[in-house]
Order: sequence, then structure tokens, then C-alpha cells
Amino acid sequence: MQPLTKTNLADTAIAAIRSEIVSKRWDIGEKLPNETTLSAMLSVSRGTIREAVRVLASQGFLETRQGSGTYVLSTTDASTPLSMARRASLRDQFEARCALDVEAARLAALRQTPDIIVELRRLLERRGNFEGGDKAAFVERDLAFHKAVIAASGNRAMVDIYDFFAASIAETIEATLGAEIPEPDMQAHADIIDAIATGEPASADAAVRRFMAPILGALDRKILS
Amino acid sequence: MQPLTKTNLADTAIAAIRSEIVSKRWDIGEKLPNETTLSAMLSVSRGTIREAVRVLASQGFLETRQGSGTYVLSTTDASTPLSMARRASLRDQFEARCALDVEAARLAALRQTPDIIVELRRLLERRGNFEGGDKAAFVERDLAFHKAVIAASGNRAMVDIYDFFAASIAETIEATLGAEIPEPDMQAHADIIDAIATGEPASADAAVRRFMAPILGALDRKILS
DNA sequence: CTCATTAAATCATCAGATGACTTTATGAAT
DNA sequence: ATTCATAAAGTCATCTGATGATTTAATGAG
Repeated sequence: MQPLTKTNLADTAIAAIRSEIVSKRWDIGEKLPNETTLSAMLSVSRGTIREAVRVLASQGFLETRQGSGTYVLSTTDASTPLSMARRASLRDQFEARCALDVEAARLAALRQTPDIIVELRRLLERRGNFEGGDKAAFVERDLAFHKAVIAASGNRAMVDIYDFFAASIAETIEATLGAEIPEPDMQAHADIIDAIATGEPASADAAVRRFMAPILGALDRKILS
Repeated sequence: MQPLTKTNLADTAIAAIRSEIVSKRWDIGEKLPNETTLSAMLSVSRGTIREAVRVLASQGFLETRQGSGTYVLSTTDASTPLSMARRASLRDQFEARCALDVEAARLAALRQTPDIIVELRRLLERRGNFEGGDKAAFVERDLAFHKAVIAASGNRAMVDIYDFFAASIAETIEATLGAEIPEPDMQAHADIIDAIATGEPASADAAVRRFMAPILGALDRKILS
């Protein structure tokens, strides 16, 4: 790391390989040379290469697949949370989101106030529907609404977790917009607010699950096909 | 797709050693057993131990000194993007945990297999009850059980989130041990496994909520007082 | 063309050996 | 007794070679 005076081969190999990755010698998804070739290229043993590759894999740069090869996951120094979330499948991400949304909605129902309901309705109206145009902007408005629901739970830990996922969620939402993944309509969103407004946790729970069900179903079908 | 059963030895070794570190088996500055001893302890080759140690070194947990040994640098996750979550109240943490546990149990019910059920029962038996003695060791066994439930969901994103929380969860579990917070008994734990085994998500959901309810109730009373 | 089988490629893991470096033990000189 | 150079032991660093597990590509029969 910092001791440039003391240099061991594995750290040198880490730096060398990471340097090649960030300079896009191999693009995302591309396969690196096999371990034997890498060891020859860097003039170190295969064991040293393995130590280096494992560190880079733990940092979200690489992914090794037994029997297949070593692949580039990211070419930028992704912070750990993002890279971890990225490694999870799309369905896994939605399921995790579902866990947070459901529980947050339950809590929001218990702790709702008129002010909060008004604010949620305002954000939903601002979100509108996606009718072509700026994808990123719409994703931002959509995410803002969902984050507000989480915030309405009054639970700081959940907000933190959601933020932790937000970046990768935004990416995947944008990637799937207009794809086979169904986008819940305005009514489905409004149902969540209404359910929270009733003050009944069970109603809020059900509303969120109705909201998520079509998405998870589509993802399941996609995996099966 | 059951990527959670497909775990490689090096990652297992990383988890095992990190677990020992965060549970303060060795304090900061202390020396770990040498590589040969560690490989014998974990029943893996020395090369695998070296890969694990190097990853933990790259994450700031360990430092290796040639000719001397391997030493503990930090017993807490230095690169913790969720350290904010630690500032969250005890109740917030439990509520967030509840969100993950409930949804994970639902998914686990849908995806349960006899092998998984057997493993859960084994971990619960290993956990046992806290009857004085080594608190940290009991917390570790308790956490191992709950992490296994999350893993049984087959959802990598949730496992990642739970791992992020693991440190603070362990703290809270230890903090509540012997305090005014009720510790769910063996039966409450077993009920979760049984509910998962039925294959009914609703049953698993209910079992986890019954499990968490007394704790959350106690925390509410504590806040009010 | 389809599909099961085989072969090749690649990572995962292990075992053993040697070198480099640090720490400790040793023992002679003062 | 203290100091200090030297030897010895302990430990990580690295290399070499081999075997198993898994995935992917090639093959060939139908």
C-alpha cells in the first residue's frame, strides 16, 4: 500500500493489474488472460497472481468464474457498497428493495402525519409518468418518491440502507425502462400513499406487495426463459 | 440458481478469520497464529490462507510482516460506508433487521430444501442458550444462525446488507444480553425454522414478526420511559 | 439441425521446497 | 554483569508441480 520502499510482488501485481483495468485494457465483461499467462506476463508465480486477483475481486474490480476465467466487473474505483450491490442480480436487488419498502410502509402507516401524506402526494405528482424524453430525470423523480416513503418510516437505518442501494437501483431502473419489466402506474403508487394514510400497517404492507409483485413476476419469468 | 451453496474455501476463510478478528479473539497489535497453524485450524492449504490474509490486509484488518508474523491492525470494519447506521437508534436497527429477516424468511420458505432446513437446525442447536460464560462466543453463534436464515433466502443483496450490519448487530445483541431486552428463547427460534419448512411465506413472515415483537415492544417502552 | 457426449480450457486447491527477513538465543569479549 | 556480534529458529514471500472441479467448446450420432 503506502510503503513504497518495501515492495512485495503481490502488491506490485495488484497495482499492475488494476492499472491495466482502469486504463481499459480490458473492457467491462471482458476476460483477462488466464492465470498462467498473467504470471508469465508479470514474471511472478501463479500463486502470487491468485493473491492479487483475489484482492481485486474483493474490491469489486474482478470476478473469477471457475472453469471459465477472470472477468472485469468495473473499471472505476467503485466504493464497496456499489460494487457489492452490482454483483447481486436484478431480482435480488428488487427483493431487497421490497423488504425495505414493505417494512418502511408499515412503519410509515404507524407514524404518519397529515404533513407527510401531503408531501408524498406532492412528490408523486412531480414524478408523473414516463413519456419518453429524459430517462435519467424521470428515474431521479421516481427514486425521490420511493426514498420519501422510506423516510416516512422515520427509520434512519433504513434510509441509510436505501441510500446505499440507490445508485445501483437507479442504474438498473434506467436500464430496464421500456424493457420487459413492467413499470407500476400512477394508481399503484397512489395506493401506497392511501394505505399509509389509513394508519394500518397491514394495508400498507399489502399495497407495497401489490406494487412489487408484477416486477418480481416479470423478473422470474425472465430468469426461467 | 443457488449461488450461496457454491462458496469457495478462500472466502470462507476470509469470513472465518474476520469473524474472529471482530469478535476480538486477538486484540489490536496481537499476532495471529502462523500460516501453517491457521491452515491446520481451518483445514485449508497454506496458499488459501495466504489469499484470505492478503484480502483482509487490503481491507485494513491485518498487516503481515515478513519474518515476524501477521498482526491485527483493526477490529472494526475500517471501510464501513454504513457506519452511519451505527448512529441509528437501537430501535431503528432492530426495525431494519426485522425488514430483512421477514423478507428473507418469506423467500427462504419459497426456496427451502431439506438440506437447508437440516443446516438451520444444526446451527440453532449449536447456538444453544446463553447461560453465562463467554458473551462474544454466544453472540457469534447467535449471529451465525440469523445469517444462515438470511442466506437461506438465496438473495445475495440481502446477505451483503446483513454483512454490513453484522458488526453493529453483534453489538446490539451483546448489549441486550441480560439487559431489560427479552432474549427470544429456543422455541421462538425453532418456530422460524418450522415456518420456513412449511414452505408458506406468510407463516415464515408471521414467525419472524412474533420473534421480533417482544424486542421491539421492550424498546418502545424503554424509549417512552 | 438437435442434443448428448467428449475434450479442452480454466480456476480452486493442495503439497512441498527454497529464499528472505525478523526475532530470539548464544556466548565470547570487555 | 553488560555489550554485542553471531548463530539459530521462526515466519512470511515466493516458486514449482500436480490434481480436482467446473465451465465451455468441439464432436458426432440420430
